[in-house]
Amino acid sequence: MIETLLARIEARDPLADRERDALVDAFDSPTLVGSGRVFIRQGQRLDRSTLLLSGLVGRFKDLSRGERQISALHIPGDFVDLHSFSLKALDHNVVALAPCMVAAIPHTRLENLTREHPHLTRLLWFLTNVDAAMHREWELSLGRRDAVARIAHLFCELRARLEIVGLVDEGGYTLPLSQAALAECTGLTPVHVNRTLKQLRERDLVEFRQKWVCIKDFQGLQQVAEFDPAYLYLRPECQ
Amino acid sequence: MIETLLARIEARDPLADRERDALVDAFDSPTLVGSGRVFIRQGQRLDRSTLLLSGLVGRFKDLSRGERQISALHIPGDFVDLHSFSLKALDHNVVALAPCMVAAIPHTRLENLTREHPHLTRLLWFLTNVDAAMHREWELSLGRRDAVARIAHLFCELRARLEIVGLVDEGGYTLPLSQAALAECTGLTPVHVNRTLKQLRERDLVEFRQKWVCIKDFQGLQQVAEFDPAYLYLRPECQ
DNA sequence: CGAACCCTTGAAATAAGTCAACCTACGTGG
DNA sequence: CCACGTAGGTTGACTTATTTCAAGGGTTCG
Repeated sequence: MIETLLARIEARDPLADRERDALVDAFDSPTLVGSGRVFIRQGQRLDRSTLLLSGLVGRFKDLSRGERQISALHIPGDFVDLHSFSLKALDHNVVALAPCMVAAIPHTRLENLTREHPHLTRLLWFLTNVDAAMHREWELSLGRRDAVARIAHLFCELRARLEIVGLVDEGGYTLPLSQAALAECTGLTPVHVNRTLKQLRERDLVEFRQKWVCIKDFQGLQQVAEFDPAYLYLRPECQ
Repeated sequence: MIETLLARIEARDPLADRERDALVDAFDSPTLVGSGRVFIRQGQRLDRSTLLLSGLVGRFKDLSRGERQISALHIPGDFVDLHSFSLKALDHNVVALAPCMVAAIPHTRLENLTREHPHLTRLLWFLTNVDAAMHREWELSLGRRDAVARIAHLFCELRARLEIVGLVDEGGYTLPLSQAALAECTGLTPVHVNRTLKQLRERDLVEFRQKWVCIKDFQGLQQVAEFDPAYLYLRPECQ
């Protein structure tokens, strides 16, 4: 499943064989993280970065009242904390929202990669920049979209991201999130998420039931969300 | 004023003379950008990155109704779009919120730097990662803090950032933002920003008048905002 | 079978938005 | 030097989106 990562990188810019090999060889063997486990804690010093192979991961911060804000979701093929390579201690927590397979790459090996493979380094850097672009789109959602558009936008984003890793079937996809977790992504309360999902259902745009997102009218959904996938940098058009 | 950038980088990790020289030499000579000018447009292909020497810059996205969300503010010593080096076309606009001096570094020269100076490259990468950390904190604000805490937090963040570049006097600082622009940062309406500022004033926490932020009670303000500067990575404690 | 968790819905409360008026400061041009 | 226009700040009254509180219903799993 490291192939997913390679495919993503190479969609941007092809790798030389030696770059590809160096990257693949740098990973430790995969391990399992149980659902619900907060496997990286804010402030904790890290010496490796984690690639998600399967499952779903969330990064979150919280306030003293206990309210959580999920700042990013990660799907298979995503680095969950490539930025910990330069930050060392993270400003947020990382939780497995479903059972996850992950593979770690020690920072010492990443450092070797940066020394020997500047082109590969730029592509890893690119990945963290795409991450930041998603944060910006979420800021726009949280700051300016209403509840319906916010949730619609999230469903569109996930569809676009999951599609390129082959995890979209019949226009729908598995999303192992509770409504409470959806609320933590969108800055809403669980109750309001529930009512908003009802609206989206009644408007025949999407249904979300039993961890399955069934998109009824993708175009309509995009329109409501004002979704434009450019910020995901999935196409190599502008390298 | 490139010294500010160097100081920031070296607060994290000292540079060798040749790294410092290579970086400094890569910049073109400074130019002026007029206040209010949107000097980088979403989607536009870029071939250089911009360092802010003086003034104030905002990065924003907007929705069709014309509502803007500012996703980041930049102060002197910040790269405004170092991420354009790998993204090439940006997902957001960049506006000068005050008259600004900027210095550009062409991407071709950045590419040379990455080839010859892996350690410097990691530090530039670090800068973009700090940028992303600020986005995450803003997501937390937009998603979970109420209006008072949101504005208080922004004032705390700017104080912390401006302090290390020597732009805080007597506990206060210049902030050339209108209330409308503040609203664009915080996801609020201008009217509500106005009322919220009044509250902060009445609670003797901060005053914001005539582009001057006068912090009356920094501790109280931090408390209201739940501000913890760790996410700014200003101290080298965890390298 | 029961417990835990999650989803659903209603009614009431509240934070923030909207609309509109008025005020102030500032700069420009007559 | 005043007159005017513009942009930004302030306030009030009213509306609305979202939250809160609370209760009830459905699933799943040990």
